[in-house]
Amino acid sequence: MATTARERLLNAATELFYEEGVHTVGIDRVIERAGVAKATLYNTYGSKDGLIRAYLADRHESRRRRITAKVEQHQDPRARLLAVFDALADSIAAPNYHGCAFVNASAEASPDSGIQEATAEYRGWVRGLLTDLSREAGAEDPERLARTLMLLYDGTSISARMDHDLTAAELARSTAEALLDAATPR
Amino acid sequence: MATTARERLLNAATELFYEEGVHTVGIDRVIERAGVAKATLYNTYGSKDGLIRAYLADRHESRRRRITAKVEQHQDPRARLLAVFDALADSIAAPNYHGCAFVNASAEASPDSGIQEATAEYRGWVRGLLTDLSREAGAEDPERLARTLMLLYDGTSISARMDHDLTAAELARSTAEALLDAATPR
DNA sequence: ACTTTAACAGACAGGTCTGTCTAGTGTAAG
DNA sequence: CTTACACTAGACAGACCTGTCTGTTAAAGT
Repeated sequence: MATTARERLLNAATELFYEEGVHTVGIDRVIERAGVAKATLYNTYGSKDGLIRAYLADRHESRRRRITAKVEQHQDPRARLLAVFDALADSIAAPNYHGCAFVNASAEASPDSGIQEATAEYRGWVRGLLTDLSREAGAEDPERLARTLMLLYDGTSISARMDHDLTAAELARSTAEALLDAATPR
Repeated sequence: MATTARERLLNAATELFYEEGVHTVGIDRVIERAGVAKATLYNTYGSKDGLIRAYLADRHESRRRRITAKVEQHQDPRARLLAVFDALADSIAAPNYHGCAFVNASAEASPDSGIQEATAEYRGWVRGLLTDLSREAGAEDPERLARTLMLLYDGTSISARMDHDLTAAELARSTAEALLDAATPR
């Protein structure tokens, strides 16, 4: 394997933490899957909390890439805004989708761990993106539209996880379209 | 105290489980707050899982009461539908609001505990209520509108918990109103 | 008066968790 | 060749967890 211990740890943590929860999964499971000694984990990430933060930072980055890639497939401002929901549709269609990693981690974490900051950062980025795209799409009140779309976005991930509703993203997308129409002066 | 050990246990569990999570809080904390011996807990609820299920069942019941009370304050079908979001606004305005108890518990729980069934039951009830109210309000496709409103509903609880956005319920309510208008043939 | 019942306090077993520490192994650079 | 470094394996400490068990107390039913 050409990967470093650091990468293998992060990969193992990503899979296990996302699928079973950051609290449920113990250090031993992570190092076993990564094929790494416990001391290496503590030398590399300092603590379990440090590993969790790295996991969330990595998640943030990969979500950012996925979403912006979808957005940049389009030139039309409306299509660019709606592309965020296309990215969401892809995500929840994955066979091992377990909801939003940040929502889940935040529900499990104690308030003093660095988790809340990581989630705030991620959510701030999503909100900012939706606001920018709403503005470019000509929405009358971009902040308001972005906040509304955020409700749909989060609601979709909840419905997908808890009700196994894979069509939620389409529903959110078409609703977003209608809201965008209503919010765009002509 | 005129309450039974059973009630005190449920009250203590409700506060602690909701505020800190079902996984984080241990049995000892619960019985200490309830002022009850450990054996009593196990005689009464069988296991921690049993107590968690009782907590969620109780939560389901109290949510049901809160929401139906708001709905029944109105006669107008539109107002009845929107009243669900009034109940949500009340909830998230509470100083110790920590999001939807079912979303949180489900994120913490292992898939085989009875938690997933309890959440499915609750969500089924909410969905059914929204469907009925949508139908009575004259929506063209009540199931579809209900599912869309569910996205707003869940999204609101997420925004309230994670972004400390107390205005999310108003936003969801006015969005729901617009969607209802659009979905009602005249 | 006697017995049953429900509750109490708290020790205990057996397991899991995080984090530290010791000791050994391989590898690459000087 | 040797020195430095990164890693491995695994024992260990100390805490916490669920669940069981013993023994005691107090009230209520018969």
